[in-house]
Amino acid sequence: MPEFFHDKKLYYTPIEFALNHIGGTWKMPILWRLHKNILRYGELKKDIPHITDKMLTTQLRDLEEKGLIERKVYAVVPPKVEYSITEKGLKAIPIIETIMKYGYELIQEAGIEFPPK
Amino acid sequence: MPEFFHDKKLYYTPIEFALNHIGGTWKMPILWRLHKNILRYGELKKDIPHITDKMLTTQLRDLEEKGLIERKVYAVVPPKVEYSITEKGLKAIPIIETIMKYGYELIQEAGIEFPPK
DNA sequence: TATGATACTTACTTTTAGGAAAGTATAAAG
DNA sequence: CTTTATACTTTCCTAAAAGTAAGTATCATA
Repeated sequence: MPEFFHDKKLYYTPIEFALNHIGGTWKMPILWRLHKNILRYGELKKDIPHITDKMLTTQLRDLEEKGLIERKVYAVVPPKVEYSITEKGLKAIPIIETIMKYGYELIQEAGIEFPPK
Repeated sequence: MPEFFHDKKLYYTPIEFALNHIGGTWKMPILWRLHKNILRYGELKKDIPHITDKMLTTQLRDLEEKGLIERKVYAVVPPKVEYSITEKGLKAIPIIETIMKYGYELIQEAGIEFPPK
């Protein structure tokens, strides 16, 4: 049986495992931005349309736990926290790019208007 | 605002649109098998561990509606139905391969035992 | 007359992802 | 002594995805 447990979850395929790391609505948009710049919480929030505080925080925590990003807290008031991508996170970037391009292709095929980049 | 409606659904990014086509637990496993062989319903079911009738049917219907696969019914009893991948579906294969490979990498990094291919 | 083979459908329940809205902590500035 | 700035946390709620279990149709064969 090609299946396995990890971190209290059962996976059937490597695909599932991959999507657990970079799937969902928000993880790729976050990683994509962090591979271009180190960003503060508030900057990420402004940059990613529609994301809520809850989603931003939970996804950042999740990505950190998986080792794809790093969180750096400055001991100042008001708080300052910077997020950056890790070596491990960088490995996801080509995959994200591939998926993004495929998405653009599908959008074009479907004849949908969409601002390029 | 880089967002768009399509087929009664709102998408924020091309990534979301792409994952609507090939995302979820079952679509990639199905497409992957069909790019290697034309398969009957029962063959797919045997070949994909854990998939239920409900999931197999709904995903096949969805993939057909999106134009990624084709359904061919033979007028015989008991029923015979063959599924094959389309030109459009073939365009997803390199993306699936990329994600699969990434999944394998993550599995290795995590030190998980997993049968290769 | 019952059984088997195939490809489903239907109804129901559980699980997971995502979203809305409000609240919290700290210290400086007005 | 109230407001501002920042990065959250918490509770509650909805919707979507997935799973369970049983049922259906047709005809040939035993």
